[in-house]
Amino acid sequence: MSRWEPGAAERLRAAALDLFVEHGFAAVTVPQITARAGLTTRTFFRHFADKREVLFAHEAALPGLMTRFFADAPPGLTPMEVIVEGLCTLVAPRFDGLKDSLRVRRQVVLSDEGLRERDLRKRALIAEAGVAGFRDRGLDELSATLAAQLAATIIDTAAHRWLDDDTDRPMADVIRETAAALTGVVTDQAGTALTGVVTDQAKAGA
Amino acid sequence: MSRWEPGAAERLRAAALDLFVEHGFAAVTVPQITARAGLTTRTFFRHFADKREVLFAHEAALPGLMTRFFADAPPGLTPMEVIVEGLCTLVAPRFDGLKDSLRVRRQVVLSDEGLRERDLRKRALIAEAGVAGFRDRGLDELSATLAAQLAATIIDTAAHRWLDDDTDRPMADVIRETAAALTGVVTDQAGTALTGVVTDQAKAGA
DNA sequence: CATAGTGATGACACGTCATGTCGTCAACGA
DNA sequence: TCGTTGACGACATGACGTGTCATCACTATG
Repeated sequence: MSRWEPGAAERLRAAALDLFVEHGFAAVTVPQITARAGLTTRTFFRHFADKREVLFAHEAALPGLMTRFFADAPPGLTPMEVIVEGLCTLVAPRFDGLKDSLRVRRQVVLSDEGLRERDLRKRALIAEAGVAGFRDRGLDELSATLAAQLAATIIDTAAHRWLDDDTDRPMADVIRETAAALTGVVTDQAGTALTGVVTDQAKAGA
Repeated sequence: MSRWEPGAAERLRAAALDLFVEHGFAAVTVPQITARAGLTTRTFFRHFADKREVLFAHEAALPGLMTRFFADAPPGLTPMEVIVEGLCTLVAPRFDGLKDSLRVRRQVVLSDEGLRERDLRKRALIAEAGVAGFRDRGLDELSATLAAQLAATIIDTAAHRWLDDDTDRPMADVIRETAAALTGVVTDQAGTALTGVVTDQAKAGA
C-alpha cells in the first residue's frame, strides 16, 4: 500500500475541471483545486506548470506523433493528402465518442483569454512538429512551414465544426470536408462547386 | 506646463524594451520598468493590461482595419487576391523601414513562452477580424474562416521570411511570394518552381 | 475671478500565482 | 539492514495584477 492515494495528477485534473465549470476559470484558485483533490498547492505545481496547463496536458504527445506520421507517410502523396491522412489517423480517434466532454472543455477554454492563448500555443506546437515532418519528406523550408500551418488550420477548423455538429458524423469526414473547402478557397471555387465536391470526397473517404 | 512629463505610455514602452533586451523578459519586473520611466507600478497597469502587452499594444488597430479592408475590397476579386491586396496595403507599410527594431522585438518575443502565447493571440484576433470581413463579402462561414486563417498564415510566414532576409526587398514582395508558394502547396506544385526535387518524387510515387 | 468637474497619477493594501528549499515517509534494491 | 529514490507536505518568498482613495493640474462655465 502506498503512503498516498494514487493518481494525483488525474485527481487534480478532474477536480480542476469540475471547479472551472462550476465557478469559471478565473474564480477558481489553485488551493481550491488541491483541497478538493486532497493534496497541497505545491503538489499541483509539481504536476502542472501553471493553472492553465491542467486543461492541456492530455495532448502533450501529439506533436511527436505528427512529426513521425508526416515524415513516414508514403512518398508520392501530395502535401494535402499527407495532411488529411495524418489528421484522420492521429487526431480523429481522439475526438470520436468524446463530443460531450470536449464540448465542456471547449466552453471553459473559450471563456478565458489566458486559456485561449494557451490553446493557440498548443496548436502552434503541433504546427512546429508538422514542419519537421514535412522537412523530412524533402519539402523546402517555406513549403514545409506552409503545409504545417495548413494542417493546423484544418484540424482547428474541423474540430470546431465537429463540435458544433449535432449528428454523429465521424471527425474524419469533417476533416476531409474542411480540407476540400480550403482547396476551394485557394483555387477560388468557394461556394461554386463546394457542396458537390465535398460529398463526393466524403463518400469516397467513408 | 503639465504636472507630469507627457508620453507616459511611450516612455514605459521604451524602458520596457530596453530592459527586456538587456536582462531578458522574465528577469525584468514591472517596478524596474516604471522606475526607469519615472512612474509607479500602478500606472503601468493603467496603460497596459499586463507585462506582456507592452510589446503588442502598437498593433491594436490592425483587426479593425482588416475587417473593413476585406469587406470593402472590390467585388469580383478571388479570396486570395483580396488577402494579398489587403496584406500589401495594410500590413506591408508597417514593416518596411523598421526591420532593425522589429528584429529586436521578435528576438524578445521568441525568447519567452508567455510572449509567444500573446503573439499567437494577436494573430488570432487578426484572423477573427478577417472572418468578419469575408463574411461581409458574401462568403459562407466555413470559407470565410478558412480564408481568414490563410491570411493569418501568410502574414505570419511572410513576416518571418522578411525579417530573415538581409536584402532590402519590400515586404509586399515577400507577401506575394508566400501567397504563391501556399497556392503551390495546396495544388501540389510544391517545389516545382523552387527545387524540382519533390515533384519528381511525387511523379515517381504516383 | 471663483468654483466645480475631469482625468492622469501617486500611494497603499491585498490576494493569487509560481518557485525554492527542506523535511517526512513509503518503497525498492544490494 | 541500510542507503537511495521519489512523491508529497510545510514554509517562505517575490512578482503579478487589482481595488480603492487621495492628489493636483487643466478646463469649462458663470
